[in-house]
Amino acid sequence: MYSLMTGNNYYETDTNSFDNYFYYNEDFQANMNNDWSYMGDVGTTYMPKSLKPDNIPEWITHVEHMNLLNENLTNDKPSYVDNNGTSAIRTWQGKAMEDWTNDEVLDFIMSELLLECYETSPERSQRFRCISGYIFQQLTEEHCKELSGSKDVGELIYRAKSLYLAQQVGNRLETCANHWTTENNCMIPYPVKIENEGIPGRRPGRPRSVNTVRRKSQKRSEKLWEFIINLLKNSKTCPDLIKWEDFEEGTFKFVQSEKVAQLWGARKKNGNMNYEKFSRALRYYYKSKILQAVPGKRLVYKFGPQAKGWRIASPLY
DNA sequence: CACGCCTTTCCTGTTT
DNA sequence: AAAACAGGAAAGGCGT
Repeated sequence: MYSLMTGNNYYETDTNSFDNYFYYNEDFQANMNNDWSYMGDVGTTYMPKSLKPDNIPEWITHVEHMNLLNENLTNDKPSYVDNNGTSAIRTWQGKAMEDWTNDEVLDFIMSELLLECYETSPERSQRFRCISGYIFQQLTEEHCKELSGSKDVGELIYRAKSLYLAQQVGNRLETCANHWTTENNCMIPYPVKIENEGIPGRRPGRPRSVNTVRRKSQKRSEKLWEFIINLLKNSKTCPDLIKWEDFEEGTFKFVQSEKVAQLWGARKKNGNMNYEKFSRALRYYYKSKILQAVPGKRLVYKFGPQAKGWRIASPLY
C-alpha cells in the first residue's frame, strides 16, 4: 500500500506509461474500497478520500509523482481554471481556509508570491495544484518547502497561511479528529468529479507516455507575456494595475503602466525598468503574433494567436 | 565558447 | 507640452 501511495510501483514497472500507473491504481481502488478517486483534468490527480494527517507526506510524494507525469501537459493550461472551467479567483477572501477549493489555494499562493515579487508562473506553484484548502491548512512548513521546491518560497507560503489562519478568529470548526472519525470519510472539500462510465479511476483520453530520462531543470522562466497574463488573473493586480478592455477580444489595458513595469522589473531584479522600455519589449511581440497593436487606444494591447492561456472562464473586471 | 531567444537599453521620429 | 507609440540598433542574460 505504501509503495502504491508513493507511486513507487509505477517506477518499478518496465513500461513507463500512464496505462500502467492507472491499472495499478484500479487494482488499488478495488482493494482499498475505492480509496482513490479520479479527480479530473490535467493538473489534478487522485485524492485519497480518507487522507489522514500522518499520510500527508506520502500524499505529497504521490502528488509530486503525478505532477511529474502531467508536467508536459500543463504548460498552456490556465493555472486558475478548475475542472469545470470555472475561475475561483478572489473567492477565498474571508472564507475559512479549510473550505477553499484547489483553485482558491492557488490564488492565495499566487497573490502572496506576487506581493513578495516572486515569480507567479504556474510552474512555481505546480505542486500545489492538487492541494485543497482542507489539506493546505494542515501543511507544515516542511511540506510547503517541499511542494514549492524552495526554502524561501515555502517559508513565505507557510507564513502567509499561518497568518491567515491566525486571523480566522473564533471560527475553528470541527477539529480534525471529528473529521477522521466521520463515517465514510469524504470531507476533503474538493470538487470530486465522478466518472460515470468507463473504467473507474481511468483517466479519459489516450494515456500519455512518460519518458523517464528527461526533465532535469525544465524550470523555464516566466516570459513577459506570461507575466501579463498572470497579472490579469490575479485579484491583487487586476483591475488595479491592469484590466481587461474587452476580454472577448483579448484586449487589455494598463491602468498603472509604470507600476506594472516596475513589477516586471522587480521580477527580473531590475530596478531600472520603466514603461518606456517595458513597452518596447511588448512591441517586439507584434512580430511573433503574441500581441497585436490596438491603434488609437493608448495603453491597450491585444493578445494575438500565439498567446496561450489568457482565456479563462471568469475573467476579473 | 557559440548560438539563439528574449528582452533591455538607447535613440530618433511620429502621434495623440 | 507631455505621454505614448514605433521600430532600428546593439548589448545583456541565460539556457542549451
